[in-house]
Amino acid sequence: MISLSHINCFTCPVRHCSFLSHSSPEQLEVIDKTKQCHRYSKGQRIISRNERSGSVMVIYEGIAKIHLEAHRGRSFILQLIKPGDIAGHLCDHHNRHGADVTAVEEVTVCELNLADLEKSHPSFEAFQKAFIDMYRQEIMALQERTIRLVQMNVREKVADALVRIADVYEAENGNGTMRISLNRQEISEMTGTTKEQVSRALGELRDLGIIEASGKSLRIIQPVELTTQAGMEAAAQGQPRS
Amino acid sequence: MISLSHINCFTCPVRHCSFLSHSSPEQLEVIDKTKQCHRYSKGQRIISRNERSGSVMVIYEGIAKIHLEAHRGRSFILQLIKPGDIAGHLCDHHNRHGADVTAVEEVTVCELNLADLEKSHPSFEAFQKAFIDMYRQEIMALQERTIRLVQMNVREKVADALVRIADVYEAENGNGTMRISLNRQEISEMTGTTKEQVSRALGELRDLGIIEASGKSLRIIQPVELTTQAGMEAAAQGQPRS
DNA sequence: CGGGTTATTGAGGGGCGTCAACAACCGTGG
DNA sequence: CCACGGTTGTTGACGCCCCTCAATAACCCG
Repeated sequence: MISLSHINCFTCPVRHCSFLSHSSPEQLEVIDKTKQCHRYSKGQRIISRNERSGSVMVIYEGIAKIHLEAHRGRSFILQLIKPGDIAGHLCDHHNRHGADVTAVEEVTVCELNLADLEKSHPSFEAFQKAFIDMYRQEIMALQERTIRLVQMNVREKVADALVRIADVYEAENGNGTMRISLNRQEISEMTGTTKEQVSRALGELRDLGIIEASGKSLRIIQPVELTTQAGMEAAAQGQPRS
Repeated sequence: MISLSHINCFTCPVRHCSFLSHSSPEQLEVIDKTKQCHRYSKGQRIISRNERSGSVMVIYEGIAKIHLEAHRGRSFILQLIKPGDIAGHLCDHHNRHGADVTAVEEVTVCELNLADLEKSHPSFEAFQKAFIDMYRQEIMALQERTIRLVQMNVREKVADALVRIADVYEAENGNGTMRISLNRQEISEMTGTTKEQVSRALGELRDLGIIEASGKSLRIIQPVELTTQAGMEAAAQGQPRS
C-alpha cells in the first residue's frame, strides 16, 4: 500500500456518483482537506474483518471485492465495487469492520474519516439519513441476492455474476469487450460454485451465442438474453400487463 | 384480521426486549396512546410487499415469518420473528414494504406509526440511530446467512434452521419439547430445499440422537451437537486459543 | 369413521462437486 | 528467438447429493 499525496475532490470525476454527490463546495472543502489517499496493488487487502476503524474508503479508481471467509476456508465474494462506491461503512458497535475488502486490480481509494464525513453534510440528521438510505438499499439487494443464490442453478448464477461483472468493468473499445481482472476461481466465489463449473457454464453461454469469453477477455453479445438466463424478467421493457 | 381495543404498553411483557426498551415512561405514553392493535389468525398476511405504509408492526404474541416470493413461484422464508421483534421497518424510498410478513400461528401485533415512534425517542437523532443499529445488525446477519445457505449441505442447513426455530419457539414443559406451527414445507423454505429432504434430514438428526421430532413436536436433545452439525463452532465455550 | 392434509420413505435420474489430465497463457531467462 | 516452469483455464470421468415423482402412512378435524 502506498500513501498518495493528494487527489483533488473538486475535479474528481467520481464525485458525482459517490456518497458525496449532494455535498456543497464548502462541505466538500472539509473532505478535500482531511482525506487521505492510498494505492493498493492487485491482491492487497484494503480492509480486514474485525479491524477497528473510524473511517470509510471511497473507490477512486479500480475494482475491489468485498468478501468473507467461511469456516471451511472457502471464500465468498459478496460484492464488487467500482469507482464512486463506498467500502468499510459496515461495522459493528465496536467499529469493527464486518467484511474483508481486497483489490482485484490496482486500486486507488480515498480514506474519509467518519467525523469529517459528518461535517460534510448539512446536518447530523442528513448524515444519518444517508446511511439509513444506503443500508436499506443494501438489505433489499442482499435479500434478493440470497434467494437467487439459493434457487438458481449454476448456469443461471454465472449469468447473474456476469451481469454484475459487466456493471463494474468498462468496455475497452467500441466492440464492447472487457478485460476483467477476476479469474475463474473468483467468479465461482461470487456464485457459490467451483471454478470448473464456471468454466463449463461460460462454455454453454458461449455456445448459445450470448457471450464471448476466453480467458480474461469477456464480451456480452446479447445482454437481454443474459439477464433472461439469470432469471430476471427484462425489467427494461416496462410493459403494462393488461 | 381483527382490530383489538387496546394493549397496555406499561404492563406489556415484551416491552423490554423490543425496539422500545430504552423509552422513558413519558415517551412510552405517546406510543401507548396512538398505537393500534390487531390480531391475525394462522396464515393471514400481516404485511404485503410493495404495499405503502408509514408504520411498523411489533409482535406482541405469536410467531410470524418474513418471506419473499421468487419468480418461479417458490417462496423463501428470510426470518422468523417472535414477540418483541419488529416487522415492516424495511421499505424503499416510496415507503413500500420490502417483504411479505405472514402469521405462522395466531399473532397479535401493535401497529406503531413512524411519526409517533419518532416522538417516543429523546431526539430524532436517537430515533435514526436506533434504525441504523438495527439495519447494521441485519446486514451482518444476512451476510453470514447468505454464505451459510450457499455453502452448507441439506442436513447442515436443516440443523441451522432448527437452531433458529428453537430460538423463537418456547419449550412447553420442563421436557424441552416445542410445539412448532411450521410444517415441513415451511422449514424447507427456510433452507432452500424441499419438504422431502427436510423429512430425511430430520430423520438423520433423530437417528444421531440429537433431536426428537415427530410431526409438529420437536425437542432438541443435544443443542451443542446441533450447532456443530450446523457448522457453527460452539461459540458458547469462549475458550482462549493460547 | 372418512376425507383431506401432511409426513415419511423409496426409486430414479440429473446436476454438480471432485479429481485428474491436458491445454493455454505468461513472464523469465537463456 | 525459443525454452521453461508456474499459473490459469478447459475438458472428461466418476460418484454423490439432492430434486422429483410416487406410494404409503400418519395425522387432523368434522
